[in-house]
Amino acid sequence: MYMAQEDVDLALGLSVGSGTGKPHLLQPKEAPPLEPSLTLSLTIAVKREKVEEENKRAMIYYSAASSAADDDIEGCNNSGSSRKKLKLTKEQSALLEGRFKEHSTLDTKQKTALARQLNLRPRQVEVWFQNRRARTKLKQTEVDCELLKRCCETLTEENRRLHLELQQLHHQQQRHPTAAFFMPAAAMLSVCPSCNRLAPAPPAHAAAAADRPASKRSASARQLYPHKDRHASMN
DNA sequence: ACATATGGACTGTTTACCTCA
DNA sequence: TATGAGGTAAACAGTCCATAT
Repeated sequence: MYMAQEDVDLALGLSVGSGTGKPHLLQPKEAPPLEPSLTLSLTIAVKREKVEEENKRAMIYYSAASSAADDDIEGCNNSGSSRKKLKLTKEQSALLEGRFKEHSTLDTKQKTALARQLNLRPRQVEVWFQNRRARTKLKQTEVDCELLKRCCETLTEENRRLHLELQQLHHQQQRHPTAAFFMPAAAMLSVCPSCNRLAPAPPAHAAAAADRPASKRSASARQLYPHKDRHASMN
């Protein structure tokens, strides 16, 4: 662990004694659960505040104990010694979240300043940001996955519908081979692959114009294929 | 009491950058 | 000047595990 003593002092605003014994660990107490009853809620809110205040103090002791423990096991893996775990207060979490919203990474100066502001070690701030990035990414992957799943379902359904429509057309053509048929409604529409919106099939001149750069396109062609240039650049 | 979820902390790997021979 | 080796720091992926629910 690269944690220096000044980091501890920085975090605590005091010096940790250099004795061999670890400081007494003040474990945070569990806050009472919120009651649905309105009459009780105020009392409980007050209790919760008290408990949080206690937790805050416990955290400071905890920090010191943790740092001392870190020093003890420096250079060793932590097998055998139980891993200490910090519980961030609401204020600390809120500040970290706020900073993360602004920027998901921190440079060394920002990290140190934020750690000082939070009464945490820079390493703890660093780890928090690492975990936050990892978990944000995971959440985003889940969202993307769900989106793709729904997109796939929609396309499958659309495919099934078009197959059915095609079948019906074949049947009609077999029954009346010489008759001329109108194009099905779906064939008269085109889908913009970027915004996924249906647009009426453009007249031939507009479609040709859509292949020209945006600056040389007519207003109608631009309206029909608003994302044409983006598509080209993506390919 | 137990199962599960959450999130702080860790290890190992990759990548970018710098220095130096 | 260009280049490869070695060192360093930061980010990331994967995991552990204490704690909360």
